[in-house]
Amino acid sequence: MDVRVRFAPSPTGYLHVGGLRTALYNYLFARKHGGKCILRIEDTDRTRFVENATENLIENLRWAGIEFDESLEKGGEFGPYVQSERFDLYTKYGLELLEKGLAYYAFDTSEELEAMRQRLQEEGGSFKYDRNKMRNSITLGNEETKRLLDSGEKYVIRMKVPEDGEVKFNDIIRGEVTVPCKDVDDQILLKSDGFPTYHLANVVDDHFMQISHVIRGEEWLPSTPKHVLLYQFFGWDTPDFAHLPLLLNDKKAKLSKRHGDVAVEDFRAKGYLKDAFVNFIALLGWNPTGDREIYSMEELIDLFDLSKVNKAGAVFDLKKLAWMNQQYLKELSTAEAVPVLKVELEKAGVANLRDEYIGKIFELFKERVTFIGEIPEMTNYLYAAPSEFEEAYMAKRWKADTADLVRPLIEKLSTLSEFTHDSTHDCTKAFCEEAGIKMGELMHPLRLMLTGKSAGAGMFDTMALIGKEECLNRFSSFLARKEAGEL
RNA sequence: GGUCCUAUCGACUAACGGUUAGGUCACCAGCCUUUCACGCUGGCAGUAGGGGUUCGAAUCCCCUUAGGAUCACCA
Repeated sequence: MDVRVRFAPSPTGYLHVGGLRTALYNYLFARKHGGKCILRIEDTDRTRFVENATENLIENLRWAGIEFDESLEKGGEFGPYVQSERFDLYTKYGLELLEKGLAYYAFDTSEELEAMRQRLQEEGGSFKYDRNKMRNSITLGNEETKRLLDSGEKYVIRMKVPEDGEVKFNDIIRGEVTVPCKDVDDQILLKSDGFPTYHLANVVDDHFMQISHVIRGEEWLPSTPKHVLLYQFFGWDTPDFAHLPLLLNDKKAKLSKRHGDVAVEDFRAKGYLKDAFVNFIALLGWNPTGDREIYSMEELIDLFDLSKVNKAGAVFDLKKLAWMNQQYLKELSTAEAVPVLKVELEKAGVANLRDEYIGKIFELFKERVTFIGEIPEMTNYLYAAPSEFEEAYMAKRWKADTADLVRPLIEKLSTLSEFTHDSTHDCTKAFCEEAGIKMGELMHPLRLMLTGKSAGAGMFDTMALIGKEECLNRFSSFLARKEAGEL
């Protein structure tokens, strides 16, 4: 059988990380088996229309490196790939069920349904539609139904779930799932505005798009029996199902927009690297071996195995994501990093730096940060003399005799014609050997005078970056302020 | 509340009847070192509980407990 899978998001205006994981697994599964991966937009809810939502979805998916074989923009022989353009198809099959006696008209208002649920809740038990007590073609009979229809009364079409028996289906991840028919609700198939609900549209489309495997989030598991029943009603083959474990927040509840970031674009905006993010997401719910963390997309495709995906939900751990990002940041090429860092520097008000200089900054700091965006703040002393000096650092590293110790070294450094890492290093080393002191004793005072903080790149790299003239200025200014008792 | 799903270190996971239950994040210690990081080494820490089945159970079955999802004219 040809593998054909689909990612079928509704255009809500943003791509949820859980959605990205679902799209990714569909993609990996299709590529792994030489099949096709389809993008279908499920926009049957007219009340939730969001401007540019589809474009946003596609853009974020593309960012993540997920390519579709058939989609709205790419086309394909099973289109259209947007449900609102397939309207007639759903109507046709909704009506077919009606004719077969597997669906019925219902005229209940939302108030009546609300009252029904209220009643059912008081009686204890499920909230499913009470077919035999409500206003529908079953209780009303043909004549009254026809009269209501002719008079223009609003109606929906509900599926008629068998009273007895059970629905069984096999889930690749969970194994066999069985639900008694009496617990399956008479789901609305066609809404009063004529649009289909997810359930009908999804089944019809998956059938006509010849989808072989339905890979989706676990939240769909409870409604899968309805879908299976629909396939049976139509006499169609049922695709294989795979319900992915949910992505959880730190309180172990479904990751939702209420608590923190869940949109892919939020993570992009924070500066997460694409490969790191995808790598991290891929390993939420599955790991090919358990003794390795870094995988390229090609390796993920090669190793992917749907049947080994976890059953239990996975907590989305930002700390591990940060670590992952840093791993990729360390390996990022300077050429790729420079444009990004340049923008970050400009945002921080630092402009007019040469690319070569920015490249050096990146190389010196990529192992000290999680995000490129952290670099400007961390390196602020490179662009202007420090205005503040860490008090604890100064107290610890600047003693009464430090000024006298440091002056002759500064004197010596000022004679250097070249001010590079090597020349400043050699000069300082020779000075220390002559004077019989350890380099460590001078490094801290130099760092303090130059940067004002205890953390940063190597001292000689830093001096080379700042440049001779500016270094000497900072030395003398610091010493002067010390003498004047300002520091 | 009904139904369904799930249960290995704090977190992500490996072990698909036989391992001293492994790796990673986080945390702690040490090493490296001119600081901070990176890196390296080590440590802490887990099969929810109870019954079975079996020579042998984290693994299969049952019960309990706990978590989650879902029960819209949303997807």
